[in-house]
Amino acid sequence: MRQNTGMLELAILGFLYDRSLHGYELRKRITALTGHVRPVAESTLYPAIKRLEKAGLLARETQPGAVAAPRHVLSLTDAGRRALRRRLTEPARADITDENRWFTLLAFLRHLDDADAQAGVLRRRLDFLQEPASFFYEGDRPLRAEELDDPFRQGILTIARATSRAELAWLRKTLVSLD
Amino acid sequence: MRQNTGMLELAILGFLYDRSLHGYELRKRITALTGHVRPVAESTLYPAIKRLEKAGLLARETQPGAVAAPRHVLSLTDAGRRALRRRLTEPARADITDENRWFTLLAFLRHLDDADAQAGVLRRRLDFLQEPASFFYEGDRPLRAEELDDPFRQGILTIARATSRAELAWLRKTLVSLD
DNA sequence: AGACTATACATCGGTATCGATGTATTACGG
DNA sequence: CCGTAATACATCGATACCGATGTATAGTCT
Repeated sequence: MRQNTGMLELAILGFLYDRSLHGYELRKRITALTGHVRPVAESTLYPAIKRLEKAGLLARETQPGAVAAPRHVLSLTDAGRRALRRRLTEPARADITDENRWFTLLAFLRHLDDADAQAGVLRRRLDFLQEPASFFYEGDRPLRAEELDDPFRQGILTIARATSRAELAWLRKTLVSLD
Repeated sequence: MRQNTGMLELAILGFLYDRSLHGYELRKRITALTGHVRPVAESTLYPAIKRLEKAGLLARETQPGAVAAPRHVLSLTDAGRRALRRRLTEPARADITDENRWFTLLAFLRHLDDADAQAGVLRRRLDFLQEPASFFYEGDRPLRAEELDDPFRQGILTIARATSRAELAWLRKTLVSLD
């Protein structure tokens, strides 16, 4: 599957899991969720809706437009609900490693009603964050911020470490409370 | 331009700015830099190289392979060097807002020898981080972690805030030292 | 009255990316 | 001596995404 695939589809499925929405409303919610970081073009949303509809994951019902053009109210089918739960339970590697995708996944993780499954997902992220990885290496050895003389590269490591720390603390706390 | 465009191209230009490299070596460096978050497929790298070559930004010189197949040693042309400096000086909006792209940009920002230009870029990121934005809203009002009852969504805000704090501190410190 | 914004969808061409697959060579462990 | 891994490139079909553009209607501001 294409790398970005799913970030948008995941958001669509996630929002519709709660309640039916028409495309325009969906777009506003997606923009609120991820738009400040990665805006979603309109010309990307509607084809994505069609894809999901064609795959049988969602159904549309046309309503007279409350304000303007007629609305297509979208709702998840049973297959769509299953698909979301599956994507949340067994996320792709990139959903775990890429912060943008991870946040999108987290935003809908509550839709898994199984606390064990939720904990499993958090544990995968925990494992990933604990892998010894850097952005810069000397041979195979990951370098620390202090070992670099480039202030901007130091910044990358400094910021990444702060994020990592905060997230590890949150993950551990949340894993405990999921017990 | 396509949203992701440039993250890869930026990395290619950035690495070659230092020294000439053949594709395979380039790939290893890019993988080290961003691979743990977002792996780059081989089938993406070579076409990207061709694009840049076609655009006159880099030149290739074939050498007998040291170990295996013949190498194509890539080096930036003058136009390529100008292109990188331009991309660093006037980054696209998405280079500022998307952490993945921002980190890639930061990794090569030292190639701007003008401290003012570097500071200008950091200031754009600073402005972005200071915009009042959340992932969740009540009407137009951004919600804080404490106002949510979903622990996973709380996590998103908690982590994002920690990152933001760390980065703001680093940005301010670095801006001072660039004076 | 006219301009503009928000609502609400849609199509289309261009392209960056992906996964699969292919082609060679060298080095190394069993 | 044989399989596997690493080196080093390349092509190709599928597709997700983008920007531009189009089509309506309703409300608001001037």
